[in-house]
Amino acid sequence: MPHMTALLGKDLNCSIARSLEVLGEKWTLLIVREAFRGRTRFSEFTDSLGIARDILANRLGTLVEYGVLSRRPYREEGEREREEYVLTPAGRDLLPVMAAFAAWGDRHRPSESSPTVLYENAGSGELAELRFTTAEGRILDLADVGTRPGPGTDPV
Amino acid sequence: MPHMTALLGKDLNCSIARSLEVLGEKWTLLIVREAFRGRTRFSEFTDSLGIARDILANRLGTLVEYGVLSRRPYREEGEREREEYVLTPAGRDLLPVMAAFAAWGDRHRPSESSPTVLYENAGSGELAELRFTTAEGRILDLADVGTRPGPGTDPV
DNA sequence: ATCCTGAGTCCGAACTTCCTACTCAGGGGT
DNA sequence: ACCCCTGAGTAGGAAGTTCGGACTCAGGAT
Repeated sequence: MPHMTALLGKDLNCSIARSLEVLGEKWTLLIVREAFRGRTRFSEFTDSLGIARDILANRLGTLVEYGVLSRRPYREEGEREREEYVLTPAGRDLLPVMAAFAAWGDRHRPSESSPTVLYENAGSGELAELRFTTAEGRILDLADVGTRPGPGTDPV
Repeated sequence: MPHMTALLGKDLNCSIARSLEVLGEKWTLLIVREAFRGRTRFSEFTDSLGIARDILANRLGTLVEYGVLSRRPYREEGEREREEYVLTPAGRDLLPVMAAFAAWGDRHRPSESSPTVLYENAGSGELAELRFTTAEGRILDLADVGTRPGPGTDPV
């Protein structure tokens, strides 16, 4: 069972491609979304997503393997011990990915009930949004943001 | 050829799921990444990604269909007219998605050559980063950001 | 001892992706 | 006019994934 993700597009020098190696398979990001919604158990994931159990077992395995989720034993009142899956710090660092997808979907594929999730400063309850900012915190308009080659670029 | 994307997880009330319907298939986000890198032509995409031509044709078609790319005719010196694929405004709005994946990959799956792309204010060249901010522009630490149900949540 | 349940595994059918070969629309060369 | 060339596909079969249902296994409950 070598598991061997397919090395998409040979370009492992790209951090987007490296992220997609972990997160880019069907269902993976929806599993992560459910984890952010507080689901932890195998049956919670199958019930909320309708994913086949073998695929779920496989995806949970790779997410654990890559440190997005961790397995943790739990025991329910009068049940035997089982494992649940909780977001690690690396998993919680996917919040911007979730927020970016959600913002794009809200803007460009709206449904009747548009934003289902908002972000806030957990301490104060102030609303928060994912934006590009300068180092000093000035919010930039997305249209003004450009890219430039970083230090890790191949010097070809 | 009904094209019928699989309605992942029945939950179309989720903007993440709706985004993934367009963007979640294998190769799609790498094609978008290449589009941000300035590629526009069929052969540029096959050359840089190594994707099979039939899959590329299919993905470009759905990206056009959903308004992420648009087809535009071009004519090279002494060649016949062909079509190229350029990001629409909706496509350019995927920059936060790209940046979020890139940041996660840089942090959690680093390679020797870590950040290959940086973001900047296109006018001034000041560095920019994708962060959660309050309405007034105070940058929040990711660990302090939480979620709350938005107005579009099912009132169940 | 037997039943029950959550969490899997197994397996064959259905669907995707991959790879190679073919097509098609012009433009250029002769 | 005819043939060759190239970019951009399409076609078709092999290989790889996903799906859904049946099976397993480890306890605890009865």
